[in-house]
Parts: sequence; structure tokens; C-alpha cells
Amino acid sequence: MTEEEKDLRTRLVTAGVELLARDGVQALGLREIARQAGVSHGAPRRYFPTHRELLAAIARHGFGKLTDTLAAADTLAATDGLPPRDRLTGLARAHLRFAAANPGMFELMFRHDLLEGSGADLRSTSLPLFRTFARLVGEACPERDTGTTAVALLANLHGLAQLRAWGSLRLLTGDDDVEPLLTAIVDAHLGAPAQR
Amino acid sequence: MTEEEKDLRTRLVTAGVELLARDGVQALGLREIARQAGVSHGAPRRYFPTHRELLAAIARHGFGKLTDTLAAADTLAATDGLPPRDRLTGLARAHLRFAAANPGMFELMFRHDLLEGSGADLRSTSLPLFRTFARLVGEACPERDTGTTAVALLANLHGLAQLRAWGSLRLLTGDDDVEPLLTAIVDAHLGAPAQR
DNA sequence: CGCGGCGAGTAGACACTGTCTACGCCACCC
DNA sequence: GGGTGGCGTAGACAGTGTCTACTCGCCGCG
Repeated sequence: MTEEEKDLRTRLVTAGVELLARDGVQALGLREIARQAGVSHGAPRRYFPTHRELLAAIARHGFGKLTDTLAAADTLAATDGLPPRDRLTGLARAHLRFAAANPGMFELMFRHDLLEGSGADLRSTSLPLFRTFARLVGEACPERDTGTTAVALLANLHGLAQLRAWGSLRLLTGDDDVEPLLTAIVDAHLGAPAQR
Repeated sequence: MTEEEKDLRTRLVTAGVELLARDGVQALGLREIARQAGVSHGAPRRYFPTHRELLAAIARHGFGKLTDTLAAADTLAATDGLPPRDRLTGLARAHLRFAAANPGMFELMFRHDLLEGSGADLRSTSLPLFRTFARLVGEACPERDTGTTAVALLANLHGLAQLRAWGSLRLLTGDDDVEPLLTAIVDAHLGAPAQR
């Protein structure tokens, strides 16, 4: 099945994903996506009543890819029998790697102003992933409040990814190597690795 | 001196600030700001050659207000003789409060896509503030690497503010009270408050 | 077989945007 | 008093998202 034979709905999304990877968020005009998909500017309207819904569908694709990536990385780590703390570190690293590899998609995914309306729906996509995240936090660090530490750790990762994404990290530290920061953050929230 | 007598440059910025506080980032069209300031749509061009430069000026105003707010809060805490750890907590709380009180401005300030070009200039505005931040971290927690801890803590604050700003916090925790998260974060990065 | 309906995509209109350019107007200075 | 230059106006232009009228090909039904 070639690219042109799929239904327009998915063709528009993949066209948007390519456009996003190549030229960034500001290139995701409705007409531009339609051009990239080879249809007229009115065509998307049949499947996505508004521009934002199309963007939301593209972002949903990104969320799916992120959760897939993280799930794959984690099941790999789980079958290797790694302790929950190392699995968490791996998840965090994969998260940051995804943000670095897909900067446009990462930006779109957290631009709530572009996605509003479908926002709650979108966020709930990443909710099961958060649950396993929180579960691992509970296992790795049972003496702390699980929910609070999980949210705090997640916030730290997001903040770090964002700081790097728009160059502040390089401004503050000289380069944008996140590895030392990553271990520092995990140590901070989960406690220093005493049992080693 | 009434509003209409100031030079157009500052009038445009204050008009943008009001518009931003009232209707959010997407309301900051060039023509809309000009209307709010009571001039024609071509007038801003004499002072801001492009739309983005006007937005950057508005964001710069926001950065100035943020650093002023934080500096005021911290000098207050400093004259009260609070230990560096409590000053840091106060700074963090003030930061989060600012983000909650000025959501539109906070969003604009970290929308690098709208500010690019003047981005480095803008970021450097908040650099001295970061230095005092890092200094306090060094005093409060001398046994850790100061730069790394400071950046990690800052990233955590930003991430938390952003999580709350677009509603994920409420989705994860049920409400969006940041106070328990704030203390948890400070404890995590600075160590549990042993000397108490 | 013929034909009506219908889904899918096209094309144009509309209001609006940011940018560019030509033009008026008023104050100031020699 | 007559230039002159800064400041703001107004219109043109390409491009945008949305809405609406239209066409075309395919399907099922009489």
C-alpha cells in the first residue's frame, strides 16, 4: 500500500509529522499540510473540522510514539531484571532522548494553546504511562510519598527537557549534556544510591 | 502624564501587557496591539520592525517584573536573617506564584518560537537572578555540586509551573496545590532539613 | 439499464493577519 | 517663510483559517 492509497485522515497526519520534523511547529499551517498531502486546502475539513483538531491528531500521534518508545525501553529493562531505580533512570533518559530527537513534536505536544479542547483527551493518553512511572517510584523508594515524588520527578524531567529545548541549558552550563543532571535529579528525588 | 502622552514605544508595550493579561497570548496580534494602543496598524513598525520584536519587548517587560518580584521577596527574606535554604524556598514560591498570577505572560516568556532572534538577549536578562539563586544553593547545600543542583532545582520549578499551567497537575494529583510539591522538591534537591 | 443520491474533494469567497510602501502632516530650524 | 525630517496614516499584497457552493464518480435501487 503506497502513501497515496491510505485514507486522507492518516495521510494528513503523516504529512504533518514529516512537516513538523523538517520545518518545526510554525510550518504546520492547515494549507501547508494539505499541500504536503497533495490535496486542496478545503479537503482536511471533512476529517478535521478545525485546524486545531488536525494539530491535536498530530500531537496524539506523537504521544503514541513516545509511550511506545518508553514502553519498549522499559520492558527491555524489565526483562533484564533491572531494579526499579535503574528502570526509572532508563525511562527518564529515553524521555529526554525523545525530546532531543523530535524537538518539533515535543514542542507541539506541550503547546496546550494549539491543542485546547482536545487537551484533556490528549493528556489522558499519557496517563497509563504515568501510572507505571508512579508504580516504579513506589517500588524504588517506598519510604516517601509516592504520588508527590512521582509528580516532582516528572516535573523535573519536563523542565529539564524544556530548558534544553530552548537553549537555556547551554546558556547556564556551557553545553547541553543532560547526563550529569539526569543522575543528579534521580538521586535527588529517589535518594542517594545507598544500597550499592 | 496620562497614558496617551507617553511615547508610542512604551504605550505599545503596556497595551500588549494588558491585552496579554486579559486575553492570553493568541490575542497578541500586531494589529490588535496597535488598536489597543489607539494607533494605526502601521505605527508599531517605526519602533519594532517586526511583530516578534514587539512580542520580545513585552516579554522583556515580564522578565523585568519577575526579577523585580523575586528580588523584592528575597531582600525581604534576607533582612529577616532567614537561612539560605528558607530564602530559596521563598524564591521558589514567589516564582510559582508569579507563574500562576500571570499565566499569559509566563507562557509568552518561555515561547522561544515567538521571541527567537532576541532570545539570547532575553535569557541573559534572567541570568543575574540565576547567579544569586546558585549562590544560595551553594550556601544552603555546600556538599553538593552547586551548578548542577541549581540547574536541576530550577528545571524542577519550571517544570512544575508548566505542569500546573496547562492543567496536568490537576489531572495527576486531583487539585493544583503546589505547596506540598514545593517542599518535596526543595527537600529533594537540598537534602532533608536535618539542621532543624 | 438508468438514475437519484451521496460521500469526497475542489474552488472561490470572506475576514483577518503581518509586512511593505507611498503619502500627509506637523514641528522645528536656518 | 520655506525646506526638512520624524511620526503616524492608509492602502496594497500575499498568505491564513473558515465557510459555502459546486462537481464528479460511485453505489444501490427501481
